Amino acid sequence: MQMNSIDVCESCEIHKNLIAKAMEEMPAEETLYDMAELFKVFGDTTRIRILYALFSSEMCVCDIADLLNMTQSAISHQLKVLKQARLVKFRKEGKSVYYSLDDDHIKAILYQGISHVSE
Amino acid sequence: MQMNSIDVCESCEIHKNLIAKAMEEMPAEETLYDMAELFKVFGDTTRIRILYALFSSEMCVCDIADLLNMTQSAISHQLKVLKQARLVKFRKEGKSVYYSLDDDHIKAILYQGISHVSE
DNA sequence: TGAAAATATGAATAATCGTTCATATGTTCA
DNA sequence: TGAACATATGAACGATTATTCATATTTTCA
Repeated sequence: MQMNSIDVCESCEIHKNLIAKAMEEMPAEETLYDMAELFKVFGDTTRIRILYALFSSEMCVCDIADLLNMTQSAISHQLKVLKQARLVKFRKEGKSVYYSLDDDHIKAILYQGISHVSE
Repeated sequence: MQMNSIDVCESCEIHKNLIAKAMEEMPAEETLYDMAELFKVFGDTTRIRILYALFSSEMCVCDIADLLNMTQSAISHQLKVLKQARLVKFRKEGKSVYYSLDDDHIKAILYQGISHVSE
């Protein structure tokens, strides 16, 4: 049988009220999109490592590049992603740009992640 | 100047102790990988919607497909991803397979996400 | 047993993503 | 001003990924 989104199985007929209830609690499309975008940012080891690097203190771009043993360009690209997601903020001082975590919220999300994987 | 991971800028020389401290607190490579894999799973609207669908109660595959207005195949593929990440569990009953959230940990992670995006 | 139902899966395709390379921008200092 | 430093950025490439389509698997029931 070719199951698609128009035809509905017998179980679905039975569970229609259940589906209706779940539909009500579903967040708005925009919220879902924003959430996915946020988690996508956490879904890369380089970006997670950058965030961990900034746990203890702010760092300039080349500090991070040195710490993670990666090119300045790669780090700069990822910092842009983190900046757009409002996960890091920055201040300029002379030639350097110092990045830091935007708020403690980020730590909370990372801790949730680490506690899930370490079981 | 061509900045790479071997040459180090002057700031890095100055901040060497800072880098050393950050290096100590960096989680193990495997942990970082697992965390990225976990967040990657949350980084897709379809999967987030599936998880929300399962908030209120367990559902069979065609319930979810109907609710999200997507093909059974697409949902099945994503359920596999969620299963591998241990975010959902399932029980078989007759022809149907009922999926549910694996633990309340998942809700906590989603709530963190939703509270970050809604500011 | 055989057909229909519910789900799973493999291959293919289009889209997205992370890094690299080259280069541009902005700042300091002699 | 000009050279060196620190960072940012655009294009390109390979790798990964979500969905679709076709089909396989498993279960029920007549």
